[in-house]
Amino acid sequence: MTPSTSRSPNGSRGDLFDPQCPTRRLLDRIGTKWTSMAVKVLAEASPDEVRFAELQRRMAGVSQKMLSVTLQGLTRDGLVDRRVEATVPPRVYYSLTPLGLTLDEPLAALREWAEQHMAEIDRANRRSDKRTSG
Amino acid sequence: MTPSTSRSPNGSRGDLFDPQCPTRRLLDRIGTKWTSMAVKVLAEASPDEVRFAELQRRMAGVSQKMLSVTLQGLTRDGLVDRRVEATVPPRVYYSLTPLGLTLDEPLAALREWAEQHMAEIDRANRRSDKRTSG
DNA sequence: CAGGATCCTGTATGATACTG
DNA sequence: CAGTATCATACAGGATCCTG
Repeated sequence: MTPSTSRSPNGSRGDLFDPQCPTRRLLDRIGTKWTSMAVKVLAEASPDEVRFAELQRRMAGVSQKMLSVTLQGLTRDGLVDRRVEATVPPRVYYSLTPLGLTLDEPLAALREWAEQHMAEIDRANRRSDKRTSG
Repeated sequence: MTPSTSRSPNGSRGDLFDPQCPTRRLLDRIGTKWTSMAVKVLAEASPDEVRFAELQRRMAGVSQKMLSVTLQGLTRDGLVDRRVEATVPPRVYYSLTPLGLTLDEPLAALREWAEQHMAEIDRANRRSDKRTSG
């Protein structure tokens, strides 16, 4: 990140062209591989339901490390709540905070767009492929 | 996300996380550094207005190479239209396709969320920092 | 069970130089 | 003007082993 070394000379409102702009930073977050999937899974679960291993099961393909890193990032951002039951062995429950729940709304819009239009994007890609290879 | 499809295009490698998931692929796209910014700039411009150099000016910090790569990706996906005027020197105009315009809607929702809630995320981060360093 | 520590790799990004 | 080609690099992501 941090494309430029100096601050934007104009405006400096939360503008997309400012390296510090909120949208840039939000996209950096949800653009990481597992973040949006975690948000979705947590949004669809009840707060007392999902522990670490269960989350890993529901997020097919995620490694232990990346699940940990993802959840730490979300927790740091105040989007996810981490609740530890001090038992042996320990149980750690993850859930969305109210803030995290509000993030799921625009993400859901994005998911919906993806499901509705990805086939069209695939067609466009195939057209481009034909042009290139043919 | 959409764990339904279990088809493997290559016939093997069953442990790959669903490569067909539309949301995953969409996020891979808009998660790249300059894509969403390009979409926003193009969404706010008129089709006959924006050429390569102008686009680079409006997207502060983008390199020639990455702007080219970004636009090629968007064009391949059918989200951006590339129109060449065969003059000397050439003029190349970029604009969103109708499909690209529809993508700007959920992206705008994301931008709005970012502007409304990024300050709260910053506060959450500072709280975590205090806990860690203190 | 729920992670932390380490090592390694692919790839997105960037700087620079060149071209039709 | 609108790109390509080449080289270099930082970092996200993953595999594996270790621990309270």
